[in-house]
Amino acid sequence: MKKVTINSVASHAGVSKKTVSRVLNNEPNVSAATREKVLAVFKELDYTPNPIARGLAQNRSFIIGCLYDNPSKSYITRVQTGALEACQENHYNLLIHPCEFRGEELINNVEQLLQTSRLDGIVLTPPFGDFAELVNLLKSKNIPYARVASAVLQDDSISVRSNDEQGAFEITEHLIRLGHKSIAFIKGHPDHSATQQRFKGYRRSLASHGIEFDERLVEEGNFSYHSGVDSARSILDLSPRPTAVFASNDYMAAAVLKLATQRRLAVPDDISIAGFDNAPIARHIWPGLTTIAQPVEEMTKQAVTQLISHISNPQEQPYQVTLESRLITRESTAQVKS
Amino acid sequence: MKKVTINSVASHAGVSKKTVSRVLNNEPNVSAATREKVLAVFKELDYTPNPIARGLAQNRSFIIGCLYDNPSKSYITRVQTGALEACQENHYNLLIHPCEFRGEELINNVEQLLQTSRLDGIVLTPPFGDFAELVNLLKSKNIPYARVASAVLQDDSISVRSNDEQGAFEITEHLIRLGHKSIAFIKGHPDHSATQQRFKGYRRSLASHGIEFDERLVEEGNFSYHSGVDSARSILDLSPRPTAVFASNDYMAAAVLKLATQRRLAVPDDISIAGFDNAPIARHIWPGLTTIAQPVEEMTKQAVTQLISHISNPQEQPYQVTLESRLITRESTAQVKS
DNA sequence: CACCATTATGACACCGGTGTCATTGCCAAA
DNA sequence: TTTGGCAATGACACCGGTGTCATAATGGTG
Repeated sequence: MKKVTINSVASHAGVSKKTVSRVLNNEPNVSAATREKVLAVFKELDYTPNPIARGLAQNRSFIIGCLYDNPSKSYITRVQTGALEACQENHYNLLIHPCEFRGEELINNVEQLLQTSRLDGIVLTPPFGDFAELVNLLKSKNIPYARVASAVLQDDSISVRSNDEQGAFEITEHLIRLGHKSIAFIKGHPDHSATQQRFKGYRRSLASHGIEFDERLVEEGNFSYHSGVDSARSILDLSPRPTAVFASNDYMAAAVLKLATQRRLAVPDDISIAGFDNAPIARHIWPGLTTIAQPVEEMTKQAVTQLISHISNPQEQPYQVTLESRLITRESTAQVKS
Repeated sequence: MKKVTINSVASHAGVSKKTVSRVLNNEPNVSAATREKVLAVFKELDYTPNPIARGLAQNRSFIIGCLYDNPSKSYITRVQTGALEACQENHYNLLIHPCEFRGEELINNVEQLLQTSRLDGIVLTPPFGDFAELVNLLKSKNIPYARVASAVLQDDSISVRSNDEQGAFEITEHLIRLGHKSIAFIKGHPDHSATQQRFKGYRRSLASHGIEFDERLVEEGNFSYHSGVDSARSILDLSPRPTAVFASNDYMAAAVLKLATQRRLAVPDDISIAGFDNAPIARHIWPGLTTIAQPVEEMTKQAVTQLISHISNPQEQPYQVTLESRLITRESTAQVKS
């Protein structure tokens, strides 16, 4: 049960450790015969290179950090799932770092993280991809990073997003097609760029149908269920009551649904409700929520894959991607009652 | 912007690198004056030891792995939160490893993980803490591990759990106190030891009130929402219909609630529903679910803390802990209609 | 066959820490 | 004064890889 190192492989194969290293890394200038021999010894001894030693020599950790601060647990696990897939395919590990700080504290916290963990790169998930201070810190420290679901920047950073504006537009269109003209809107957390995007999509749809925008129908939420309850209260108290509510995510939409039901309003007969994200809760409640599905796992996976390939090949040009989202209609929206 | 290493600190302070290392690790046999001087240089140069180099020298990675396979996203994030807290306090990192394999494949997958990641220890979250094969693998490879929310074993492994049997007993008692005598039960995933525990608690409560156990009232679920839908269908089709349903977790309970509502049954007036875990969904739906709250974060945190201290001090005797759970009554359970 | 270019290989230092052991300095006891 | 014991310190090897450079082997060309 002795430890198998590059040295034992080298002496077993009768070559120098450097040659073994060459085989390990698929470097050129190794004869086919030697390569075969070394590969055979790998199998025989069941050798796996020690990532720590490798990391020390190359000043790398083979670890990607994932920064997040999101009230939605399901969103977090989806992000993690995508990031993990990319990491595993590339023999990287994923370090998760929830972080609720803002401003100076955030910067200190991340600096600390970088110092103690020697991450090779960082994935910034919403809202961190939109924090200029943070992005500048990473730039100045020369830490590769990728931004997920954040606003487009005119630079050469890695960024994968989906079209929130378009998604919000489509779901509002859906409501308008059902005859709704008085559609309340609950905004998300102001730190998230998606919040502005979704709001814009909502307004664009209204405008394209000549429906006048009414500020009284708009509530400020923050993506949490709790904020949805507060917003729902204000909206349901309005008179006349809007015939539909579009909440910027499913948790807030679920809160509207719960409050409406508590008040003995029938959904969707008395009021239609739409959400955003297609979180599990959207189909776990009755009626199921009409919502917009986004490829969160896929976005994150692509971002991390690109990040890792950028780490290995820094000269390679990064590119920015926008993926499509999709309208999912369930029972929570219906034709407005005439 | 040069890199600060132990060597630069040593030359700055005019001592050997070994002495710096002694100060770093709080080793004895350093004079107070020297210690002061070195600590001052730490501050001056803003030095942080390189964990990778340290890891190589000590054959450690300072990484704890967290193995999970759970349909409940909220459970996963709670586990992660607790594990992360413990890791951060001890300057460890957390590697997450979702893993849906069973049997041989599971073993191979974990062996692979161990070889490539050089984890210092592993947290086994449900159901993995109950997989004897896996536990034996870790034992034989001498990898420290901690089991969370798994069955009690008569050995010296680290284990933190809560009393599922008692929790299930209490919630059943609650239903019986409300006058229910026909209480359906939905079991969890057979791989999880909690499944048996919760079932036992249910039966103990029935027995203590002289209510005869009726097998037709028991459905096999697997903790997923989807399995809850199937079980709910069978239960609601029973005639006479039970007056209450106790599902082994909140997702399945939510499924019962959704189906009941779809069928125009009033909850809790026509049928009471209880869950387990106090997942977010329990309070996000209407009516809110009566359930049992478990200290998942705290369990995991204690397990990881003990694991890390065991890694540093292997001779220290591990201990097993059982934490208390708590009944939370919400609107989904009520007095049975006479 | 001599010469040079190219490929294949190995010796050795290095990454940034820790472990082992020898050495120095100091003080108390003999 | 000598001796022994212990605290304080440093020299040096080592962890398991990779990078640099020198050297050996090979092959193509005139």
